[in-house]
Amino acid sequence: MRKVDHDSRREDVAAAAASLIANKGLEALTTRALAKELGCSIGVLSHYFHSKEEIVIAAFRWADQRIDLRMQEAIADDSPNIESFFPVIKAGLPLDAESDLEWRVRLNLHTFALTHDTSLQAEREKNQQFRDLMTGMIAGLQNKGHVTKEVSAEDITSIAFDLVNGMAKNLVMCPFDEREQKAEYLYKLIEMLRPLPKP
Amino acid sequence: MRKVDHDSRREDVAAAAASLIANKGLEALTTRALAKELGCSIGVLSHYFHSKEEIVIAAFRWADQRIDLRMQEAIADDSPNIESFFPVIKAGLPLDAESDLEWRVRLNLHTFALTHDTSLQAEREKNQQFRDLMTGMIAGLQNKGHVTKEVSAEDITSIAFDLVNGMAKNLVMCPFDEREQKAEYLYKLIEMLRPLPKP
Amino acid sequence: MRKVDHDSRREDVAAAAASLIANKGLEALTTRALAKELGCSIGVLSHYFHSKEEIVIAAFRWADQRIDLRMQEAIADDSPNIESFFPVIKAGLPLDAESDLEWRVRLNLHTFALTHDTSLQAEREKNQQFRDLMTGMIAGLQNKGHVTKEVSAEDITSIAFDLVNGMAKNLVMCPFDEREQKAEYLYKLIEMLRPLPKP
Amino acid sequence: MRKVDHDSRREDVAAAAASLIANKGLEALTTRALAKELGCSIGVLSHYFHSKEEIVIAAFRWADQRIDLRMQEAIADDSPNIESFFPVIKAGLPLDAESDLEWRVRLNLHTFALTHDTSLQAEREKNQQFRDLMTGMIAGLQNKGHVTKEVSAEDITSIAFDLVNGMAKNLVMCPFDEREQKAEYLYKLIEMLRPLPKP
DNA sequence: TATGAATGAGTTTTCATTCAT
DNA sequence: CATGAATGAAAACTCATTCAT
Repeated sequence: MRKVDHDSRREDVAAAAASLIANKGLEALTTRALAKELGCSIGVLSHYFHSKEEIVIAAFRWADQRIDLRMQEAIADDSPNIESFFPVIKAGLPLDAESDLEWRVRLNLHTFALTHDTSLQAEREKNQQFRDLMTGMIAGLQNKGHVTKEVSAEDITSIAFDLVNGMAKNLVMCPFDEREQKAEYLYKLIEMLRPLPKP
Repeated sequence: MRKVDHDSRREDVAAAAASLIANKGLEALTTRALAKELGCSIGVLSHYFHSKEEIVIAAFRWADQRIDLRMQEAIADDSPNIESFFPVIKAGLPLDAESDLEWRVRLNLHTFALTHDTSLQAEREKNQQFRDLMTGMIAGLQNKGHVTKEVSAEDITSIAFDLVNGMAKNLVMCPFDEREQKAEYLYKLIEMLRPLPKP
Repeated sequence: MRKVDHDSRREDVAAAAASLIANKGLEALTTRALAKELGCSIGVLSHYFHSKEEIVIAAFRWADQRIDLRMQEAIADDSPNIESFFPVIKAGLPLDAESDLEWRVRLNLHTFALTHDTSLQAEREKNQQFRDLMTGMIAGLQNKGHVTKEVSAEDITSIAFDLVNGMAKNLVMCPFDEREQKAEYLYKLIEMLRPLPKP
Repeated sequence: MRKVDHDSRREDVAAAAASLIANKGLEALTTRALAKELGCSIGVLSHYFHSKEEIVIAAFRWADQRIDLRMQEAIADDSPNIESFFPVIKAGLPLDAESDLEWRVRLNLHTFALTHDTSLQAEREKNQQFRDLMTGMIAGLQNKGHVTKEVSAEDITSIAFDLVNGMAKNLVMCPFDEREQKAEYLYKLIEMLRPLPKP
């Protein structure tokens, strides 16, 4: 048989699909366009996916996981403090071309999920896991005195979560050269989480 | 007279289209489905709109404007203070069935705009207008001592803007009975805008 | 609206489909070929049928009912006797071009039903009704002394039923000019049903 | 040696194809499904057959010959009489699972032949041979006084031939436990072939 | 021989749009 | 104005066949 890595080929397809979704929109993701983007025949697609919907889902997962991975890699494992947040959050925002593409796909996923129950369920579960993780981290920081206890860990999580989603949506609509600056206030907000100096 | 009828008919179509978008997704908005939703023949649509894209845009505008209108109506014209924010923000969030539908459409619009330049431009201009308006209002409140000056009016606007967008996206994914509670932290955040009592 | 009789249009489609099935086989019944046969565009088909399978079923029913109708019309209502059988059976056999087409479709249906439960069920029910009807008729003739009681009405029905099916299959494989002759023995067989003259 | 392997492999393919045709229908016989049924890769098929049509024909022949073989084996070579018919006819009907499968394939073949001239020709020739053989046998029995001369050998052959085809089609549509009983009348019919006792 | 990835023509199906009534 | 039948381009999907490994 010809040597091909099935999983890696699937990922190629997913990445190409994600690229189309990001640049032309979900409705432009046709099997023809995708085959062209991949430089192969349309028949190839059915080797790796049973239907177009499967491809769409794979593209969504591909982009979603890359954003998450990017953030995980930015997490400093040892002795986290307020400063640790900055790189993680930067990693989670669409500040360069690569993450811009991924966020465009993720935003499509959010809309898609609104009317696709399975995706909606998956989305909600993923969010909940993420929130639990983050709440735990913040509570840890609070206990170590790195973060103010004036706001509950849950509320900080909620703020961060919604803010990142809202800002990401906002950023992908802006030219790249305005994004860093637009994201700046977020860092100021983080600063406000420092505990007040004890009198 | 005839003009009124014509416009009101166009709005009916837009509303029906919005309903379909919200409940079934943009890809489920077909001319047949729309005619069925409206209880009329497909031929009618071409009397009021030249193409399907026009209908989509009209649905987007319809929903968008209703959210904005809802917020404007909640604005207390005279002597605004921190408390004035609460009803406005509530009015701007998808907390009931009606606003839920509108937000679902708006979220579709956001995704749509990512790959449709005209809509993107319109979206950005609208946002800018809204931000300018809000920044002005907050600066006024700051001058009157109702809002802390520790954070700039621009930053408060940015926070509010992104937060509402992120939260709205979040809320439409939740059951209605969890929404009020999920939105609660926003009100706490507003409380933090109060100026510190002078020592 | 354009004046069209929906049901009659459906029948046109079914008839055209039946013609294709009879002449080219079920696998040659494509939407393209059918549209061509009908002299219309492929889109028309979806106005009258939701799927190709529906069309296939309609074609089967069309042919099936025409054979049955042909037989019913040949039934002499009043005072039936042995002679009454001849025209009915002739009407039920593929002896001319029209009934040949219908039988070809019916034979396709029989094969189709083997692996399509719904059709199989329908086929069996129809057969049972037909058998019950025929058994009743024969019993009546037996009581009136027109038909021998040496063979039970049920057995005569079974013989007739299987014989007609087998013979029809046989006849459609023959040139038309051989068919009448091939069917002749059936009439002889019917003669044997006459009761023996009482000694 | 190698030739044997080759032929046996071809038969495996034909048998697997026949199984698919019988259980899922001719349209379900795809190269992929066949490879799966065989437990091998699709590439194998092209080693043993040049095209799918060849495989279909082979499957038809496989089933057809097995029915014929089954009947031949049931023929009592020496001193045949009326009783000799019973086991032959039973062997020729789809009364158990094995012959059921073969008859399902044969019925597919009959339909297939309607629109495939080569198969039709083959079918007709085979039938004619069979009829000639049977007519000869019956004439022999008539001469020996085992079978009535009231009906010509040709007519008896025709009756038997059509009856078996019709009944087979009938039986494969019934549950197995009803088949023996449904076939019973055939044996009664054979009894009627006995010559009348001379007065 | 055996494999199964790749091809691409062909099929069903969907759908915005047009237009005769 | 309203209707919905008709159109046909374009979509997703199927599948026999080929061929590099």
